[in-house]
Formats: sequence, structure tokens, C-alpha cells
Amino acid sequence: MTSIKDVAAEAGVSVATVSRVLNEHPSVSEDARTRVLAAVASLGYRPNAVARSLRTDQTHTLGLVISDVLNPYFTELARSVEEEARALGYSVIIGNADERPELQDHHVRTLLDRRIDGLLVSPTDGGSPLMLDAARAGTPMVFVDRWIPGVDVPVVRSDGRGAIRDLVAHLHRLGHRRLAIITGPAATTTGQERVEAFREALEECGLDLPDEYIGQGDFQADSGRRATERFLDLAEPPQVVFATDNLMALGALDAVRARGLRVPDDIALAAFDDIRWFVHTDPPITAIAQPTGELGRAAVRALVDRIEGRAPRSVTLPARLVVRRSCGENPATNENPATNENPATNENPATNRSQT
Amino acid sequence: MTSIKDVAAEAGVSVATVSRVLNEHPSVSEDARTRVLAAVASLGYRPNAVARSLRTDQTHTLGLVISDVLNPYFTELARSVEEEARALGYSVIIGNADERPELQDHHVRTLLDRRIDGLLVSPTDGGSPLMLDAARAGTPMVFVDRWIPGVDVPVVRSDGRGAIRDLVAHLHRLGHRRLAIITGPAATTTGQERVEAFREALEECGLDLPDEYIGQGDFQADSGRRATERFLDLAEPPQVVFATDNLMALGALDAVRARGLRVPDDIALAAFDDIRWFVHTDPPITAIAQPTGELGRAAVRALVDRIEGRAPRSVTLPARLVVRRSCGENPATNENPATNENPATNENPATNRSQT
DNA sequence: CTGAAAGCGCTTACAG
DNA sequence: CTGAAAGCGCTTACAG
Repeated sequence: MTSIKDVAAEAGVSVATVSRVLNEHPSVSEDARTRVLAAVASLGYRPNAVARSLRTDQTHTLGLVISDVLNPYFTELARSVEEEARALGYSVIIGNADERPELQDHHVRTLLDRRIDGLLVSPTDGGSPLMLDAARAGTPMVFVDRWIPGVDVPVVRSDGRGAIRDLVAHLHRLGHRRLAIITGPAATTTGQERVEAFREALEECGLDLPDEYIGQGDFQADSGRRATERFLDLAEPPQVVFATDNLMALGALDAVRARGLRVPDDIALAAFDDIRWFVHTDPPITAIAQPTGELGRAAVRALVDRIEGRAPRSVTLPARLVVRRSCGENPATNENPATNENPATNENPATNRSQT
Repeated sequence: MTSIKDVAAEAGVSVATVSRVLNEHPSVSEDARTRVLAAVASLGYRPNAVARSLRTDQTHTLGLVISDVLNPYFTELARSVEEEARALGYSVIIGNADERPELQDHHVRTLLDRRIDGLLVSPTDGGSPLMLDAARAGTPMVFVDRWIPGVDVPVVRSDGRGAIRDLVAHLHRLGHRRLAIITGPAATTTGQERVEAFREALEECGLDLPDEYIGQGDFQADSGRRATERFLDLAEPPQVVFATDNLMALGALDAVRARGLRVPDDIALAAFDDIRWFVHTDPPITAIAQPTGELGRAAVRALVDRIEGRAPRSVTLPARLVVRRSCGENPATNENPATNENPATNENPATNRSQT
């Protein structure tokens, strides 16, 4: 590899001057600058980022630890994170935790060893010692989507309560009374919140949530399948299953299909997280959509603020209900099922937008 | 951050000794080793990977430049790559090209600047000067999925010809005669090969492929939508649309749905790349499945072989046809549509497995 | 405006 | 077995 020394030799200047030209330091003569630039071009020189990082103690790199790359929600989040980071002059290294705490720790450790400038994480659990230590040690950090209570780290997430209330009202209006939920791990905030919000919304409608209608899942498809099978085995199965993420909804569909049953005739289905395929599934699936791209961008901005010495802000954005046909026909738009999607989408315009 | 000096001071030895302990160098006294280890533990010391890389000229990092993170095929590929790399002691940095050559170059450049040990790429185009230079300069490199002809770099990919021939035979058997294709960019090998294989397969059935039945796509959903609209506007629209990736199939579904038409009654649809949602779409989609996980693992093994001085091997694995209902009822399994999936899956067991 | 020199945190021949 | 020292490729006060 050609180094800064080669460039200096070629241009007939010192390495200090080469470095100044490369870093656009003002005090370099026009003559020196041209000669250096010419040398850089003719040698095809590219500065060694490793050496530069060691010297400056900055890597211009953000670490992003997501819960699961195979989940389209996180994939979209990762994409918007990378995009915004790139716009701000950072690159991002993604670590996939696969919903496994040890793997999450592995990535956090590797990222820290590489001296990334800041860490974006969507925690898989309640917080390992490693992550808590990192936060306490002052590593610039921001939580996205999920967070760890009691840690002084900004959180960028969406609030699904309103949308879940809308969903339950929608289900109640369609005549459903026995509603079940497939939850995420209790150690995750999203896992907890979605059940709580669901339970509260049921109460508002005068319904309750019996234990056998709570399926313990882990945000992965298999757990959705198993939970749904258990629901279907009940003496009195639920009329609706609400999967708290899209992968568990996929598993639920597998289970329903395996029994030769139909959605929504035999059992209705709704999901948290909207994905493009939900428009084309059989039937199209009613889902709660998060402003994923916005979340990713806001998270990066918060982290970069923190890194560059500005005060980072937590951000909470509302999610919204997108009604499709998986819970039964919507009486309101019944007459024209083919175009059900659009009016329903606007049923619940984003309203409450809060920033802390 | 605590450095090796702090550990040396705490343990009462030189930094050389600390380094030896950390790198499991044999000649260290038992006594020194215990003291160093104790110091490491009590200080919570973690070696600075940046400094180590600068010194050893190895980063133990692989770069992976994929064409599109939002494409589940590449996401699955990325996951298997990371898994195998981790097993071999490497981490991976993913760059998402979004099917844009400039963005691809941006990532290759960044990765090279970081002095990754090797590069895994699925090229978005015919090869930029940057990439060709890197290959010529001897950067350890392996192509996955797509490749650039005329460059001396091992290729790990799957061969879809057999499966495409099976697909065309299946369509012909169902009575379809007017078959259209939505291709990928002509600059990509997969873009080219899939049309060629399709055209050859049609010829074997005595059919031809008129220009108006070739929709130029770019492997993204929008292009699939536009191509399909153009097909539907034809005086004599095709009876089948074969989308050469899953995202363009999604776009095709959007277009069909927007016209109020039905698959397969009004038009049949098949796709290259099988994804989990295809089981639950309306109707379930006939697709060509690649051994994605295998490809990712083989690619990593080839790259690591190259990095560690062993001879890397190119690998070609067969893809296989998975028949579902999007092209019309399969006469053979007609009597039991509900369980169509399983027998159909086995219709074309993977046969030709070649290694070069 | 420019260069010599120190130093970032490691590893590794070299001597002992 | 151990330590002093050089050096990886940069950047940046410091002097001039």
C-alpha cells in the first residue's frame, strides 16, 4: 500500500504538508497543494483510516446493534440509519443480535474494541452488565425502538398505544370479543408495552385478557406459530390473534394454514409492524405501522449530537393503524372492498407527536 | 480508555509482557501471566483493535457489499455471511449499494480505506474502475451471486438455468404460451443470465420471446410495477409474467391489483428468489429458490482461504423450482390444492451440483 | 507557510 | 522468560 511517505517523496514536501493538504488545513501554499494533489492522484493514494483513527481517536463510525436482520422492520431501520449517518459523514457497522443476548453482547464488545464513536442499540434484553457499563462509562449511546429503563441514554422510539387502542376499537366494532395476543420477550420494553396497551384498551371496551389468551413469543416466526397452535387448541379459542411483530404474524399464518383454517373467517389476525407484503397476503393484513425511516434518522441525529458535544434529545413518534381485511370486513367501507386500503389508511391520522 | 500501559503498571511488568499474555505467546512465566490477567480483569481492559490493526496490518474484518438490504434475499445472504465469518474469527462490515453503482463505489472505497482483510461483493454493475483496480491490486476478493466477467476473482453463485427450464416446462404444461419476463439490469450477470436461460427454455418448447414481452427492470419493486403495467397495456398481453427477483414480483402484484385483476386467473406470475411470504400471498407464488445460506457460507470460506494463503475455489450451486398456485392449478396435484406446497417442492430435487 | 518530532496503542524482532 | 526499542501511518502542537 502506498503511504503518506510515498506521497511526500513524490511531491517533494514533508509528510506534515501532505497531511495538511489532505485535511484542508488553510496554511498551505498553492504550489505545495498542487504538487501534493498531483502526487496523490498519480499514486492513487488513499489515507489509511486505521492510522488516522489511532491518532485522532475518532473513527467516524457508528455501531448499530439490531435485534434481528431477518426482520424487515429492522432492515428498514438499518437502511435509514446508514443513510442519515452517511449524510452526516459517518459510516455504520451493523451487528445482528438475532434476538440473542449473548450475540448482542458479542457485537457490542467488538464494536467497542473497534472504538466506534457511538452506539445505537435496540436491546434484546433488560441490559447486560457490558451494556450498562458502557453507558455508565460515557460511551455515546442512543436506544432505538426498544430501550433499557433506568439508564441515562436517550431513546428514539415510536409509541404504539394510540394505534393499539384504535385497533382494539376496530376489532370491537367488528363484533370480536375474545381477543388474544402474542407478546415479545418480557425483558424488552416493546414486549411489555404492547401487552399493557392491549390490556388497557380491552378494559376500555369492557373486555378482559385471560391468561390463556396471552401467548409468550420472542419476536420470531416460530414462537408465533407455536402460540397460535396453542390458541387453536383451546376449548374456546380466541376470535382474534394480535401478533406484536410481523414475524410472529407470519408464524401465526403458518399455523392457521396448517390447520386448513381461513383468516378472517375462522380467526382474525392483526400485527404490529407494517410491511409491504401485508398488502398482498391472503387476506391483506391489518397492521400497526411505525414511522421507521423517521426513527432511524432521528436516532442518528441524536447520537451524532451526543458525539459532537450537543445535547441529544429523546424522540417519540406515534404509530398508526392500517386497516385491511384480516379482521373481517370493515362495515364502513364494506361496499367497496377492493379499495379498502386507502381510506382505511387515513382512518387514524398521526396526531400526538411528542419530544422529550 | 485504559491502555496496555496501565495494565503493565498495575501488573508490574512491561507492556511487551502484557502483549505476550494477551496474544498467548508461549514464553511467559506462570507468575507474570497471572498478574497480567488479574490486572486486565480489575481494570476491565480491552485491547484497542485500531492500534493492533495498524501494527499487524490485519483487521480480521471482511467487507460485504450487497446490492440491496431491503431485498430479503440479500438480507439472508448477509446473515449467513456474518455467521460463517464469526465462526472463522472475522467480523463483517456490510455496505448497501441500493442497486446504485456510485453508492457501491462509495462503500468499496470506505471499506478499502479501513483496510478490511477481504471483500465480498455482489456487483451492481459491470465493474467500476475502482473495483477492477482493487481486484488487480491483489485485494482478496470474492464475488457472490453476481460477478464481473474477465476478472480473476473466484465466484460463488447459484445456477438458475435448470430451475428456469423446469419453470418454463411447468408453464407450458399448464397451457401458457405467451410468456413475459421482467429482467434485471443488463450490466449484472444475473440480469443477463436469467433472460438468456428463459429464452433458451422457451425455444426448447417451440416458443419465442418477442421484444414487447421483455420488461427492463432494475431488481427493485417499482420497475416491476412499471413493466407489468406496460405488459397489461399491450394489445395482446402475456399470460404469464416471470419476475427475475422477488421485489419486482412485489411490484408486479401491485400493478395487477391496481387494475383489479387476479393472479392467476387474469395473468400468471412467477418469481426468481423464494421468500417466506410467498407461501402466504394471494395466491401463493411459484418461485425459484436459491440455497442462500450455503452461498453465503461458501463465499466466506473462499474469501478466508484467499486471505489466509490457501487457494480459493469458485462454487456453483443449483437453484430449484418451488411450484405453488400463482401460475394456475397444477394438474398433477389438482385434487388437493391445500397441500399443494409440499409435493410440489420436491418436484425438482436438486441434482446438478458442480464445483470449479 | 513548512518541517522535524512526538505520540496515538499496540506487536515483535533483538539482546540479555 | 523479560524488557527496551523500533515502527505501523497518520496528525498536530512547536519552532522557525
